[in-house]
Amino acid sequence: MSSDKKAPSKPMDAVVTLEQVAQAAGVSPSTVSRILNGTATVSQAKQEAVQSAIRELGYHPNPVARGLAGGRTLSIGVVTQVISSPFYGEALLGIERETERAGYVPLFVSGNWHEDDERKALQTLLARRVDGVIVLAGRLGDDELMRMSGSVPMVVVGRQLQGPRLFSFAFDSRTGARLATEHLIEQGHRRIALISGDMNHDDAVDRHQGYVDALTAAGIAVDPQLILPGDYNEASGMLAVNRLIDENVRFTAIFACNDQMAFGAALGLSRRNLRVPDDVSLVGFDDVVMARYTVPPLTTVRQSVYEIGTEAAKAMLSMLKGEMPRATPPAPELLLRDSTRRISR
Amino acid sequence: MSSDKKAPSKPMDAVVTLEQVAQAAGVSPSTVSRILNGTATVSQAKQEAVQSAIRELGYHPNPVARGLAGGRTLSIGVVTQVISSPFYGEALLGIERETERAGYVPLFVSGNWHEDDERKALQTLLARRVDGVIVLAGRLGDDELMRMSGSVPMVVVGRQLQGPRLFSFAFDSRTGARLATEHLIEQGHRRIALISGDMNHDDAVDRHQGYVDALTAAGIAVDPQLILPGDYNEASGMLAVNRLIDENVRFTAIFACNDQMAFGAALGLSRRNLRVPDDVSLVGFDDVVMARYTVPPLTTVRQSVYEIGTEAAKAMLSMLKGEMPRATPPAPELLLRDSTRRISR
DNA sequence: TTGTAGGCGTTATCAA
DNA sequence: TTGATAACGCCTACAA
Repeated sequence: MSSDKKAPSKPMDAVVTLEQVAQAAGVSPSTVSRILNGTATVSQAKQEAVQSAIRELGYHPNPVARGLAGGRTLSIGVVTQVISSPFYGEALLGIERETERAGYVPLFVSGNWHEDDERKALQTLLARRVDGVIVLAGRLGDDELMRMSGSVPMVVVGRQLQGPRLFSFAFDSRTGARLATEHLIEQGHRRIALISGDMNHDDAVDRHQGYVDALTAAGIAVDPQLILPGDYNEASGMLAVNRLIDENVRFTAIFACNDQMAFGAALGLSRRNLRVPDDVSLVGFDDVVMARYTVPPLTTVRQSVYEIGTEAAKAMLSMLKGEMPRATPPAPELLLRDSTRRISR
Repeated sequence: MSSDKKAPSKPMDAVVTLEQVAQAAGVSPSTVSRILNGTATVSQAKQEAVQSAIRELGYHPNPVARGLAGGRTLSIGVVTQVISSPFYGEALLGIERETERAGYVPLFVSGNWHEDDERKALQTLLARRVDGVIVLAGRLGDDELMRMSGSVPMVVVGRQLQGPRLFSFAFDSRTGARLATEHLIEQGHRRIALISGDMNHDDAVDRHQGYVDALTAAGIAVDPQLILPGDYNEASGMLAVNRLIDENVRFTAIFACNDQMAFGAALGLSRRNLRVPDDVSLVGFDDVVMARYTVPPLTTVRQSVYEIGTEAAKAMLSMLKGEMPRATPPAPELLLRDSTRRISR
């Protein structure tokens, strides 16, 4: 194994307390605490004595005790929907990376797209005395969130809310959707189907609106027949395609409001012997990792969910420092890959 | 916009404490505690008085204080690799669901495929005084894990370890890989390429072995040229295919040691104008959600990562109850979809 | 600059 | 069955 010279006591897990450190260094516990937290200036000599005592004893402060005494748990609650989704997974990764750098630990709890679960999630987080809460989308009412922000600082992603201890920001979904639709229009498409997201979410509404914006600007009438409901999952994308074909709706392109539905749509098309992009052009939204690896790779709107995660975490961290949070959500960007092509008719 | 520098966050809502409940109910704090934990029998009258006080005051026990006093934090640490991977995501979901039912909260920390990070992850978990730790694969040495299990109960997934407070179980990767390879052989394939996983992991070694098992049993020589290194990510699957083709290695089928590499391989093949399954048959491993939605849907070995997660959680929960843990990892199962076909030459 | 003492919300140990 | 009374490990006035 590793070779240590002086074998500085490898206390694998002897639970060393602050008090023991104090004794070893010949100072009082408060002095150790002060050094640990930089709460006050301490003489150079004691500084060193304590530091070396800490090192030799392998002392690690106990966050639980800290939480009790100081009121801070150094943990941040995160209400997500499904921890396993490619979309939320990226966001959580961003949050984890960012919070870790500041010594915080994120607590992930899933809302399962269900209002009650979300409420429960929020409550377990509050019970755990997290220092702050980040809410990713979700179905909880705005007013309810506002109210909860009275008891804990909050960052809400994907909404527009204001409050003294509540900060929110949203990705510009509307512009993103407009870009996607415009691209299809530029390629000559006129019959562009929309597979929309779960309309309980603001972003789904925004994406729908962006689609309408683009069509309207191009002087193309919005045909309700071309607008299919979806729920952001793969299966709904496939279903939408089936319905489109079964009902004999004419279309040459599809804009799916997220990548997962686009994947489902691609499979649905293939099952009906329609090729992407030769027969139908397809655009997604989000740019999850898999979008680069489908056959053909998917043209999509990059949302940098990872970055959204880091932005949310940064905002929370600055709230916790008592600063005004700010966030610069990444600008939407269309990534041209191989799932679209100029119409040839 | 910088503003008030020092406005430290403080929950401003009335936090109800156990003591307040005691007062309201006209009993001592200990009695309330006993009722809460069922530590001892309490008279019916006081039972009710306390219960109603709890309800009326909206009291929720403080897990932080509980952790300090009782030594239990009702939290379980989970060392994963990347929280955002489709694979680990499923496992975490299973763990979350299962632990939640028992009132525990999982703490997810990523190891990032890096031994040092993993060690650090484990340490933050220990510092947080989690009641137990679940380790998903990882690179930490067996001995190190054994040692740590001295200070906290552990469940290790994907290894074979034994210890008084250490329980481990592994999915039968070898059989799974054998099934996949046998299937290709039955379809008439003889030149079957293997894209292996990160050989630092036991399961990668096992899958390699299962491949060899099947070939050997069928009297087919193992050709080193057909064995390509991979790292379980999409890109390495694509790279492997490129290399195979660039080096003019003849092959009619590919067994990728996980789905993600299979996806990469599929894209690589398509870029070289080879069709799946017409020109090349392809099999993956894991059955991540996306495997059902690729074009064509991927034949793969189902591993039910979700179930592995729940099994791990159950094992941990029973350890915490002082019982002997047991786990029945799901049996490997080949899922036939559309990415393979009988060779026609 | 440093130490003392009290408290954070619960659980656990004693008596009663 | 109950209720004081210590811990638990740390932070923070308040003193010195």
